[in-house]
Amino acid sequence: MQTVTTATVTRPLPAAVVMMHRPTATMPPRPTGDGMQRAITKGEELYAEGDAAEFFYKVVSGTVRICKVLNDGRRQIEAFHLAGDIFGLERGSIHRFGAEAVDDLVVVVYRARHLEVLLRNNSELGGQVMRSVLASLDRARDHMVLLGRTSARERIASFLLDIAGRLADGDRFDLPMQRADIADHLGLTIETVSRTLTQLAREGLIKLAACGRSVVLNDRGRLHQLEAA
Amino acid sequence: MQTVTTATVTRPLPAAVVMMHRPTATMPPRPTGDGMQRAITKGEELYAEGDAAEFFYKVVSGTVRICKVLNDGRRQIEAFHLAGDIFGLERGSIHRFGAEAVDDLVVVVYRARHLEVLLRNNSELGGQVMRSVLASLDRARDHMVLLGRTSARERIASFLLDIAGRLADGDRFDLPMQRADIADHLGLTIETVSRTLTQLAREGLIKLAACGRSVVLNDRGRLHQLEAA
DNA sequence: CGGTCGGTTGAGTATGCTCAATCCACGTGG
DNA sequence: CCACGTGGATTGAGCATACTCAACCGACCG
Repeated sequence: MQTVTTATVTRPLPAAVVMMHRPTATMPPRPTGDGMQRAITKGEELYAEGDAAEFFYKVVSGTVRICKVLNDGRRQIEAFHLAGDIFGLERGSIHRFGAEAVDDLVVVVYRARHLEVLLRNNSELGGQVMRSVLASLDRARDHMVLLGRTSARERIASFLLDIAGRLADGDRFDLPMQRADIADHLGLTIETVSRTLTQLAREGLIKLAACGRSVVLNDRGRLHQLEAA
Repeated sequence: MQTVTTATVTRPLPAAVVMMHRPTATMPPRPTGDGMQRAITKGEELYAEGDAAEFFYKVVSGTVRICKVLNDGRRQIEAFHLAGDIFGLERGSIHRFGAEAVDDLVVVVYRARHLEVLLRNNSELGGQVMRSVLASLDRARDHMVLLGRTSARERIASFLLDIAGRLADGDRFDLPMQRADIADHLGLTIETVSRTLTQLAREGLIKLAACGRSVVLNDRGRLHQLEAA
């Protein structure tokens, strides 16, 4: 695999590429030759906005944030991707958003130009990709409603339920990302995120532990009510 | 074509269906049998949130708004679709957002279950669909940045440039939708939309005519500067 | 032990919202 | 032809939600 560099000189170097002769067990036999695993350490950039979109990815473990930074530093995190999610597929030849590792991360890498072949072959991966694109679109639409029309409380409640649904076993889970990431995902400031979480904890809807990453949902019912529908 | 009703009894009846033995000239010969044109009058619902997603559509002329209404009446317009745009394709079997005619509208109707066939056949329409889904995703992502991280001025400037790019011939165009639609698309109130437009007009960036629908972009440069990037 | 990073909390403020009045274009009926 | 009603747009005044700026806290690490 050749280097993917295109954009600035200053951004972190691509993380080490780990060759594996077979992707994870969750992946059926692939018709094409690509599918290497790659490990990225917390905070590293997988690709930057503007990079050539040579590859797309599937999360094996860890968390990715997809983001755009405006000229004056404002940032919007379009989505977080967790184990099993596919991301990085683009319409054009460059990435319109950047992808960064929220925590330590392992992904499978696929060559983007094989996409059309995959679709035509009616391969399992091809179907997976089409479904995942439509899933991304669904998520994006719901998130637009959240960003355009809901209060801070509603956003936080919605976010907690979303993350819980994706990685909680029962009612407990650890947030993989820090407050700034949550804020930039929900269109809020870190202060508002912090205050709102504290507020929900005071009211007994959730429980927050020491460092603020561990969350217990005490009252899914009321949280769900808070969520606008 | 059989009726598409699934949801409420109260919503407007499906508009008249006009059979044509051939879609518009912009469409290459289709491998499948569907592709009827349908005319919808201003304000009518093409499908509601929750309706079975039997069909997807392509705009021939007019404007569509894709929207979700929350239980308490708050509304978010996910997108406007203009001539040439494809919309209404869903991941699941129901529409997660409703579609309504902003003005008088003509669309071509395609049967959704043919989609997989289209993709496998490597037909032109299949490619068009995949590209249009990815285009919708790009739009959705950009719109999330707008909703999450920009000011009212930036939103309005961005919106005007977007619409102009899609239907202006030169620097003049007529907004197909009313203030309430713009507000619900940009996550603002009608009052803020109105004030901001008036403000931009006062500053000479744009010119607004009589009923407020006709817009002239006097200074694309400064508008583009206003747009966050 | 000091520094840094992430998180929380407080005080004051600003942007955009709410509520309300007014305006204007247009269609309808007397 | 004009009075009237209606729907959409504009404008004003006051307010609320979330932001800004700032201090502080606690954990972790060198």
